[in-house]
Amino acid sequence: MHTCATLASLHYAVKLAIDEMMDEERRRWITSLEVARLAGVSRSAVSRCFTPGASIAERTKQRVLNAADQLGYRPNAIARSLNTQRSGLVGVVVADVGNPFYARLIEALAIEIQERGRAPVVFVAKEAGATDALLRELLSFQVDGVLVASATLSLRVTQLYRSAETPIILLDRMASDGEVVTGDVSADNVAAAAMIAELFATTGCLRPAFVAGLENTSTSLERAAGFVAGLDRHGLKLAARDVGAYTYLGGQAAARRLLGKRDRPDAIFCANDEMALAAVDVARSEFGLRIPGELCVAGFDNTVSSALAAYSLTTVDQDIERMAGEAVSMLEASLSTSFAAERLRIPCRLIRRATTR
Amino acid sequence: MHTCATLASLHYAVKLAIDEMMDEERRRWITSLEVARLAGVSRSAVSRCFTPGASIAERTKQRVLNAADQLGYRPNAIARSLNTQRSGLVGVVVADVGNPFYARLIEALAIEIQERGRAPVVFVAKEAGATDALLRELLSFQVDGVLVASATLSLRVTQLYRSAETPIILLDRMASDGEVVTGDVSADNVAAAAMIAELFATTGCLRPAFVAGLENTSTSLERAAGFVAGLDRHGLKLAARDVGAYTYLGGQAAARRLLGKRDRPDAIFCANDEMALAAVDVARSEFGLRIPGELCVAGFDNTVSSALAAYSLTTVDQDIERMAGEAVSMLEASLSTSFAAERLRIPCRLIRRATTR
DNA sequence: GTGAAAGCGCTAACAT
DNA sequence: ATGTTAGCGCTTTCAC
Repeated sequence: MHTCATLASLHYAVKLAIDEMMDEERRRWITSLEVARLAGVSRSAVSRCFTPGASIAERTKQRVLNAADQLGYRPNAIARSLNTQRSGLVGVVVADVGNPFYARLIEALAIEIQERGRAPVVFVAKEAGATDALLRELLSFQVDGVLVASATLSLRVTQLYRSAETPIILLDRMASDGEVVTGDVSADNVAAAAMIAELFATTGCLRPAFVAGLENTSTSLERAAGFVAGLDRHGLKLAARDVGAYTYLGGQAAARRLLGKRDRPDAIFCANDEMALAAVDVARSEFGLRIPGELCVAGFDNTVSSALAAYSLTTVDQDIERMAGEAVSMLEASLSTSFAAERLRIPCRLIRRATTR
Repeated sequence: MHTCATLASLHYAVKLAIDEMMDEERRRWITSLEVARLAGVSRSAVSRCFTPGASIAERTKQRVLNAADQLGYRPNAIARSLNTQRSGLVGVVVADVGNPFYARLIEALAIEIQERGRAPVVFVAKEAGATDALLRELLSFQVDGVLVASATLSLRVTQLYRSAETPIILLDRMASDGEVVTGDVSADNVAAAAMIAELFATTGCLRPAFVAGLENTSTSLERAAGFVAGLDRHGLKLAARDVGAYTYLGGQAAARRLLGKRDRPDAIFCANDEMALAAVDVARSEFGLRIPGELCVAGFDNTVSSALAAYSLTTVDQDIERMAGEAVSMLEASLSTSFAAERLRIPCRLIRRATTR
């Protein structure tokens, strides 16, 4: 056994010498071994200097850190993760493209992850069905966990993650029954929609309508439910209902149908801002309605566009930063302790502007 | 030496047995060894099945692939990268937060990278100075290359990348002299701004003004230069100039100053849409100007907001997808062949809408 | 075409 | 507190 080690290290030394002689093709990196040599310590000592809780004398630590600095050494995170079984990578999967809300969410999540010393691997699903493949892909990159925003996941892939003991946190979408995920965090859509209902009711609206986003998405369903419940509390009922697929064009079509009715609504709550802006445009230019005089409109998300002077749309602000923070915290928690599944609702803020009374 | 090997493999076998007996703490993964056993081949054979250009018999390949499928095996990308010296990770660093253009750019880059089988690691710099630290961080994650959008890099960090032989591609910002980067791709800002100038000139504008973004950013400088050159070609000169820091508030202040002058401009070209929208708002509500009758306004970026009916802003579209595609292609090219630095300008499209004649 | 053996750069259990 | 040693899961010469 001893001979073995000697032979091995001899072989190793020879290889190193060769490497240093010829200008190698492979990318050259400063390794912990080189730092160790310069500092006159072992590789373990170097390793310990870069491992938070490791026991190392202050004196040697300084010596090693100096050497490392001098050589421009940084530990190779890939090599490290091979035996710690933790890559430091966190997957972020977002399905809904083109929606400004999700663009902001990506940014917020990325910031939150990187601030905790991890690296966000961001995958964007172009079609709804693509999520599964992306999640598999992420798994092979050994992500420590994933944050999935507003996407459909198959049972198969959740099982895959379960057996890999890799947590999945859902964002802006609750876990459906039977779906085994580590947790979910989303806006309190029900309460927020109820605030809109209350605003409509207390400012004299009598025929409120709702424009849904995508049918069967939890966000749209919750906003609908909260709106109806809120109206009910004020003795009102939904006068009309349509669907706009969360897009401007969809919202435009829905608004046309809604406003073209004999008993047209006098207030429209759209499940997001894009559709609400479309409703405002249709109401003004195609029906010549004064807003908020003849029609109140409210949206959801508080996008940049909604704040513009020409619209000044009443809407709901989701506190994306908070949501991102909580989601990443939940992920971290599930990484360390054994962690019971949790669901978090983040309260929203009503942004009352000029499209309501 | 032989004894050694035997001892080692014996030890290994024992360890495996132990692992299988006790429910291990570490995350369990299907390894190539398990697939190899099931398929009755060696680990090398399994490896070759997942390595594109490897020589392997079709018959064994099928057998291995079957076994892999049965066990749900996926090669561990981390382990692979340890000896291929390629992680498959591509860094994306974006400095400008809150700017809708960069949000779209992140998405486009992420899509482009993931479609080529790599994984985008997205870092967002909150402050301008943070870029350096993020780039260092990325390097320790062994990224194969980085795409940097609109950020300042220190010389030190570019040297670091150079010695690590990791390519840096700049996006939407040219490399300044002395800066050693692998390449850059950005919009043809000069030509685009000249198109706006021509539009103004040929529709009877006589006193054109320019609102810069951030001073000293190449995008703003190029747009200014192209605009002035374009005007010059039509015998016009810049009537006024201001700065708006690429933000709505900045654009608002600039517009107020510009329109408050005795000889107010009759056309304003803003270096981005946010400032242009602010200019439209100020012109309409604070100065009661008719657009485009009394004032023409043009922006840059073709953001979602610019297309809204209430603004219908004339602007320039940057073809973000194309830029992202070219940038990633350039990165791939520099990864394979020895590659000479390159700079690419992507042509823009004029989007003529209702804020110009 | 296939297997054996030697690492990629690092960490961690163990011994000192 | 530090060094020695044995891998993490994979790829890759090198024999056969």
